[in-house]
Amino acid sequence: MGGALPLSRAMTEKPYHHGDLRNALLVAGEAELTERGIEGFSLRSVAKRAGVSHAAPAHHFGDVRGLLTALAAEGFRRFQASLDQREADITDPRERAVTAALGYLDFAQASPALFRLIFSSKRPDMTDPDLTAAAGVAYRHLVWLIAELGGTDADVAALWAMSHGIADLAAGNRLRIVSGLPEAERDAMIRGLIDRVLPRA
Amino acid sequence: MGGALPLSRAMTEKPYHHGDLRNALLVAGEAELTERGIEGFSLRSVAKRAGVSHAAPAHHFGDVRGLLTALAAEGFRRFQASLDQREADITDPRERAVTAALGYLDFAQASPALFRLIFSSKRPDMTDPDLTAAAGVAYRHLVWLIAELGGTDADVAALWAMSHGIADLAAGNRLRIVSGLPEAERDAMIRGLIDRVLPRA
DNA sequence: TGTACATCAGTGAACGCGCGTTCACTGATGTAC
DNA sequence: TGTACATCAGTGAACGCGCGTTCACTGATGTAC
Repeated sequence: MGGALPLSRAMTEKPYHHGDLRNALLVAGEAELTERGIEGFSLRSVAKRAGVSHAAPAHHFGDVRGLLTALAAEGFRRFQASLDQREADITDPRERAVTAALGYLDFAQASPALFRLIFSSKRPDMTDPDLTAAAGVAYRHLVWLIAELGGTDADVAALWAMSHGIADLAAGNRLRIVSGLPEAERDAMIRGLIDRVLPRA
Repeated sequence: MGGALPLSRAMTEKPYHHGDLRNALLVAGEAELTERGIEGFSLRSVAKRAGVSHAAPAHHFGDVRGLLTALAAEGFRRFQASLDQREADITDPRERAVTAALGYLDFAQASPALFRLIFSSKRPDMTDPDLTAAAGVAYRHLVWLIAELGGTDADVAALWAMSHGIADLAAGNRLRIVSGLPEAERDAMIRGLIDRVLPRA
């Protein structure tokens, strides 16, 4: 083979304009959350992860709170997607509710930092329209699951509290009964727990 | 009345030695957690709250992690005390278990930051003997409650997850069904939820 | 198609701040004799 | 009871660091004509 061809500028140097920096910052922000937690989250570190100057994020998110708010909104959408994925193709209402709890747990285990950001942190701006909309979708889905079962407000609370308790304890690695089991057994265990709280058939 | 008597040094100036700084720092640390959250917690700020130079805490706790670890151990003891207070004088095992959940919720609502420190934060040193001992007491109490009912491991998980889910959602002010109700109705609501997860009588 | 110009999305230096930790010190207390 | 001395529990200055934000700038892109 001949010698290496001179590579074009586009292939060797990064362009002045990123092209998709907003998304790149969200990806970097999630990695930051995972590695350093909400407590250690810093805008400068996220910018470094994305390979961009530390002042660049301001053009897309304003300030650090804006970025955390956008991450939380994205977190809620991913949370809902995790439930949807589990529920796909399931038509029986009771089975749907049980399965939603498994999706809840999946999300908490796969993205514990994002889970904490959306459910426990005060740093995102909870009045942000995009964030409240994303959270609203998730909450209404939960209500709908119970409505399909002919349940009450108390049933909504029961399903939510049990699902959330399992997921939050798992996110903190506190439930040996969940984190120490192979997936099939884990799922069976969760099914049993959720079954206790659903309205009687 | 005559003129003011000259006050003794002990009454006007604070002594060089505090006398009970360790406890004072724990109290100040809790106030710091409450006001600024785990995310904003700083050793210098705690020292200022306690009216002491910022280097003083090192003599008692080593570093900031040491202080957070001591706060978490104290948090577990207070958590257990909250359960004990509710359970006092109750002898029926089923009623004890239900009541423990109310104590769990009391603690989460009264001290949400401490609640998050002990159940969700990675900052305390979870291998610290004093901390693991305090956490162990709480966990064994939970197991004992269920054992009294003749329950299984799954029953322990069910009671814990439900109690924890209610408490964590309440700590984040996410459960309208809990935070918006007068205490008596709130308690009745929680009783109903816990009753669903306990082993059948 | 070409050109002028406005707008957008980056850069990097600079700011002031609060942080954790270290250090030499000093005042107070406790103890051995 | 008195004295010497060790130990303990504070102080305050100093360190280096990473942070969020602002700012004047510049390179790239989009648009009007």
